[in-house]
Amino acid sequence: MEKRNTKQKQGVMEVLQSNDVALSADEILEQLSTKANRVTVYRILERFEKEGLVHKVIGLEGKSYYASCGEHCDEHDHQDMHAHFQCKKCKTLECVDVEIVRPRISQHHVDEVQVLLSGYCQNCKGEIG
Amino acid sequence: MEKRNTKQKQGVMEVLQSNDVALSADEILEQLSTKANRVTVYRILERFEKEGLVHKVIGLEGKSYYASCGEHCDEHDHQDMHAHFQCKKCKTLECVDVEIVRPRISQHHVDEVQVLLSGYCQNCKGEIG
DNA sequence: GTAACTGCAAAATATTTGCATCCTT
DNA sequence: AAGGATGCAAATATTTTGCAGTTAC
Repeated sequence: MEKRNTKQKQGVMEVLQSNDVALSADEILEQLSTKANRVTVYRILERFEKEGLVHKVIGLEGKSYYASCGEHCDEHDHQDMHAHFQCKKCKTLECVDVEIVRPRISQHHVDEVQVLLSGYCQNCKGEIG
Repeated sequence: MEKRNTKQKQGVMEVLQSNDVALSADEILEQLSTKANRVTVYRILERFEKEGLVHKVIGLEGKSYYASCGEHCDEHDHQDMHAHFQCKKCKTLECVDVEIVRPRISQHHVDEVQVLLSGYCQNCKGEIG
């Protein structure tokens, strides 16, 4: 299971790191300078997530969005405890720096907490209606 | 835009109300006593959500799950402020009675807060590996 | 050279749309 | 009878799988 460095992987990582919002597979494809196949991008994202390099967030429409992790993540310790905000109009999904409180529930063991805030972003706020 | 009462609508509502977990369109179809078309079920759920009768929650896999609302919701005031827990193995998604704190973020106006907890439920906890 | 990786085609999954027909009011 | 609701077929959207060919190490 050794890991190899390819142009496609580099490209995807560059795109993710040069964006401050989370991106869908489509958006990543569009932004790639060296074109890659859609399937390859999906597979790269899957591996990156497994390695703790990116976070995967599910948007309100059920689509996946990806963002590069901060320094505090690796394969063994995924600290995906930050919240996300998605605009209901333009669908842009971004990380939000808020402290998440892990709720204590008795019924089950909670591994992970995803908080998705939604509303209208600055850009879309004025254009409603 | 008057609203009509049909066997299919009644059926879907009965299924939702007799379950204490949120259900996918598929699960609803399976549980319907009077069979209905898949598309019809999707349309009914869409209308129910618009009327404030059901909540729609997006699971970790990007699928939609539906649960009947409590008394505190109507068409104008959707109070979907409770959290949900989804099991990573069996995918069962249930409502959890925890108080949600609406985080204060400066950048955007937040209308809605979705909290999705995940881990392994009581049933699946023992069966891992 | 070998195994990881890529790309193409096709499949799988979830949901939506168009349209003719049905049935509630 | 009017028009909201249903059902069928087909389309759309997103993601996954199989497999042959390519490439990093």
